[in-house]
Amino acid sequence: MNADPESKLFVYNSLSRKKESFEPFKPPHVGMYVCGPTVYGDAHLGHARPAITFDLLFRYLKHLGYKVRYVRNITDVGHLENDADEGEDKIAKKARVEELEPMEIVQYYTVRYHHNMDQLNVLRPSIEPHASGHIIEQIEMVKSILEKGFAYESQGSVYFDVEKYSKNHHYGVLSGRKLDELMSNTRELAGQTEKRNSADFAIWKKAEPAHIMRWPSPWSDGFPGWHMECSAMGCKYLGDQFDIHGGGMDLLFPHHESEIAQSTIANGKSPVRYWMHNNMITINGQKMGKSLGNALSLDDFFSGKHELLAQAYSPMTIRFFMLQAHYRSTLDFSNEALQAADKGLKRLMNATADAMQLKADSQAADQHVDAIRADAYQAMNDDLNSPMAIARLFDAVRIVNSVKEGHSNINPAELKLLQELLNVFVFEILGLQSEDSAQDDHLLDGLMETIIQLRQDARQRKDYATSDLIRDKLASLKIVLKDGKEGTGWERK
RNA sequence: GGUCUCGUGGCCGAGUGGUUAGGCAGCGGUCUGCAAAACCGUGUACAGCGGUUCGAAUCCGCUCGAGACCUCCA
Repeated sequence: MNADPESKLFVYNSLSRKKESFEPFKPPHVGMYVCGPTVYGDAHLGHARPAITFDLLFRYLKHLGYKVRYVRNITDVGHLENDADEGEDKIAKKARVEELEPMEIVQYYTVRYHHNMDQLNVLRPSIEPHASGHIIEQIEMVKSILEKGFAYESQGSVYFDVEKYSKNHHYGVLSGRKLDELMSNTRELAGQTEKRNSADFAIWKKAEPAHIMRWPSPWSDGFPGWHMECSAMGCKYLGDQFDIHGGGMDLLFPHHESEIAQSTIANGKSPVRYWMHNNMITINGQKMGKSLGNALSLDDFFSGKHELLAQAYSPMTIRFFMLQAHYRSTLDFSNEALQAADKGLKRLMNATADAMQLKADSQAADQHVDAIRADAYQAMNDDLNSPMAIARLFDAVRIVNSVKEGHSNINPAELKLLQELLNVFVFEILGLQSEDSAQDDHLLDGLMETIIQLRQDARQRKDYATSDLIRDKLASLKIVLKDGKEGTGWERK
């Protein structure tokens, strides 16, 4: 199935603050880099949003026929921690507390992150580089910036000279900031004295004695500045200039702004053509934060074991819920909203399965499936408007159900188009998958078949006491019987 | 305080100058022994105040409210 040739992909570029026609540097190849997790704790909702947003983009680009190299980093080297008494490597701190090797922590949470992403049906990136595995590249980049005169060493650390950079470049292109405002608005923080200017940022940081994770460098035993890893690894795997760089809006400044500055000096050109940023998530209208007690992990949602949650929400419910909002809008989580998404998802998935069973009628009138299809593609091409595309899929759902119920007919060509539309969008582009817990359990299937048959017999004898007893007992095991025209089905609640 | 974003019907959430978003809930109906499930039908909303316009949820201004960022946290 090919996309509507009439419409073309447009994406919102944070750099221009406009939707732009997507034109890769070297079609059909697309290079895409997305800021990945810091693996010092379990993945929470905030990790799911960019993962799902850029998974959608990855899937859609591939669907359009592009050959995509998708790089998403694992951040596992040291930076200072905000709420620590004195600066201390996040991973090192946790390691001391738990008496584990830092890389053991990294490994542990990386595996758990992967598991959560698999649950959400987020495709693995093409390359998933670790910052700790690219210390040499980062040091080389620091050297290059020093040689070009845009950084200076101070007490074993190396800082990027923002003021000098600003003479010929615009530090603030991405975030819309002005240097003089940055100078005057910066808070007073410890350690500022090493810097010539408060707007300067570290590209190499000398490690305090307490730091476990440290590497030798020409300047000190230490670790690279936060922004270095993305610049170095993006360049290594995607080149001096690549097509798309993604991440959360919270990373716009200073992280991505600084990446642009570093890479521009080191490589002589602005690194990225399209900067794309997903918006943030709120819970019950409130921002997510550890101090607010609402930083729910993905496992919390999947298990339902958190006081804010009325029930468990499956990975696909979370995924579908996120796709029902545009990626550049804030998204508010609440039990009510998630339950609504859960039901809507079931309706979509059921209809997608039912569509395969429909029978065509060559006499049937036009159902305008091609218009629905074109609108769905147009929505995706308009900066990945998945909520609009999903709305159109529900139009298709209405047709499926109406044919299924015998209220209308569909001709063979349209039925084929309808089946393709639902299959391609639901599974391939949106990345939804069936979560029917009954699948692949032959013993349970057999048992249920027997029980349902016994109840059916009782109902035919009008022995409703027995049939209702069976229904109630199963309900207490969280198994719901669904009586339909063509027999009784069941599902786990 | 500075920069920026947002405020849509009971809930979530698209739309961004003139035509139905969609989902969930509610209501009505079909089906059912009853119920559940499923399915069908159904709502004309756009923070407030002013302005521009033949016409504004959509543009402009102000007010109120919410959020993001403002560097050595990633």
